[in-house]
Amino acid sequence: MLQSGLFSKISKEFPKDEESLNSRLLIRAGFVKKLSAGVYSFLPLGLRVLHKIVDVVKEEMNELGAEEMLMPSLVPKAAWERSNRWNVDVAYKLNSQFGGEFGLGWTHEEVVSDIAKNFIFSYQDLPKAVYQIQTKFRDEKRPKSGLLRGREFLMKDLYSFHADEADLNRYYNLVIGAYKKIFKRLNLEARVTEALGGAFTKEYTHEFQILSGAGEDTIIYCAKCDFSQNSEVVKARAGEKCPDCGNALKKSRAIEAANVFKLGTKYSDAFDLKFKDKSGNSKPVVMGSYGIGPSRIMGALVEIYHDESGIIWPEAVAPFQAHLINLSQKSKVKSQKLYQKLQKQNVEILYDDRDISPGQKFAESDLIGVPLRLVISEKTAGKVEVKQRNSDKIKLVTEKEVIKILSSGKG
RNA sequence: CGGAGCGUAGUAUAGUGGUAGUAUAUAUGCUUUGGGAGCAUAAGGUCCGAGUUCGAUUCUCGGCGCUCCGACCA
Repeated sequence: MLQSGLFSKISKEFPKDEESLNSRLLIRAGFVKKLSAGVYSFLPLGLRVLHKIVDVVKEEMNELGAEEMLMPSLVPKAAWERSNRWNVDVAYKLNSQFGGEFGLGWTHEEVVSDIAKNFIFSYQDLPKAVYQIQTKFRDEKRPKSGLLRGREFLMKDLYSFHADEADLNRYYNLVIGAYKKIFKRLNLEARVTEALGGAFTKEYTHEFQILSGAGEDTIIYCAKCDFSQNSEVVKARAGEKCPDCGNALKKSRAIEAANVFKLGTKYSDAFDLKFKDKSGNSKPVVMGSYGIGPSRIMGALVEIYHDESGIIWPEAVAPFQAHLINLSQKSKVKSQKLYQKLQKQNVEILYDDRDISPGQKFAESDLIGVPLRLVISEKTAGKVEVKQRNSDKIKLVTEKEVIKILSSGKG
């Protein structure tokens, strides 16, 4: 991508009335644009990152054996009423001018249960799992913290169907494993945290919490083992001994990036979703639902990976693998050639071909936060300067070596 | 939903009851090229409505919007 062709531009000023770090950096660097409180456009640069996150999520869902599908955002009132969730605070309600009321989907247990009725009849049809990547709408009383709490946001929601609790438990643990892999790939340390189910279930659930002062949740956790509990559960307190290993428990703010719920038969009862077991008895399907928020994760990544001069994207989600910067007119042809060679190797590269001062190029490059920077100028004498975004070490290497580094680094 | 603050060019900011200023971004020209370059010229603005006033961007009221704290919530 030629930087001169980028749709967005970098602003020299931070946006006013934005205090959250992720929105300040993402808006200023041209990744997103706020339309309204909690409502964001993902600009080309930002969409690249969002897609990278989504791709990781999809790969792990597919690995689980779940199938991708897509459900509507426009959900008729009747569906919500069957589960008594029409009058929920977060529901956006709208009327058709020709009759009929709808709620914008903020979760899809209702829709998926209704669909499943058409395909699940027998124990032989179980288990099944489907997921979607979809825009969700929640009428938040107070959207805040940039991408961390929006009224419209992207979510991956997975729904599973089982013959009994035991099979649900088995799958629940598989999903936790898949989520762990996702966060590992995204370079995020997420703690599996015991929590309450809110509007979804009365049982305890698990949340994936990323330690960060920008988060809204407070968790009590153990630094030595995996123990972690949302403070809303109030079983453990900071300073007390960890029930699992005896170490002193700690308290921290955290960003809830994903959650898993054992729904049991709440929705299958409401929608009369049943199957025949081996003896011919009719039983309600046992369900689970599992969410993960790619747009929120994008915000969380910025909260965690940044410095005073900008964002530092982990390689797995960076909008580009490398940022090629040409510093002088005389080296422009050389830069252009390297850019073309790298493109032929399918390296995702952002090439700053603009005729502006070196200082501005460096400053903007730092802000965008691509992992690897390549600099060509008269001073590099035919070679290329290579520098990691998060390091000050500069290496001078040949073009061939650059191509080798970038081609081998791809997955 | 309770509380607080704020709305002035694309962005960020001054200021004023009487022709609205600066920076930056933009356009043009010249110069310049290793950490947000220089000079010149140009174009561009008071959130909406009502009230007070000879006159409101400024004061008053209402609306809309944004941010922050709290409650709530992925």
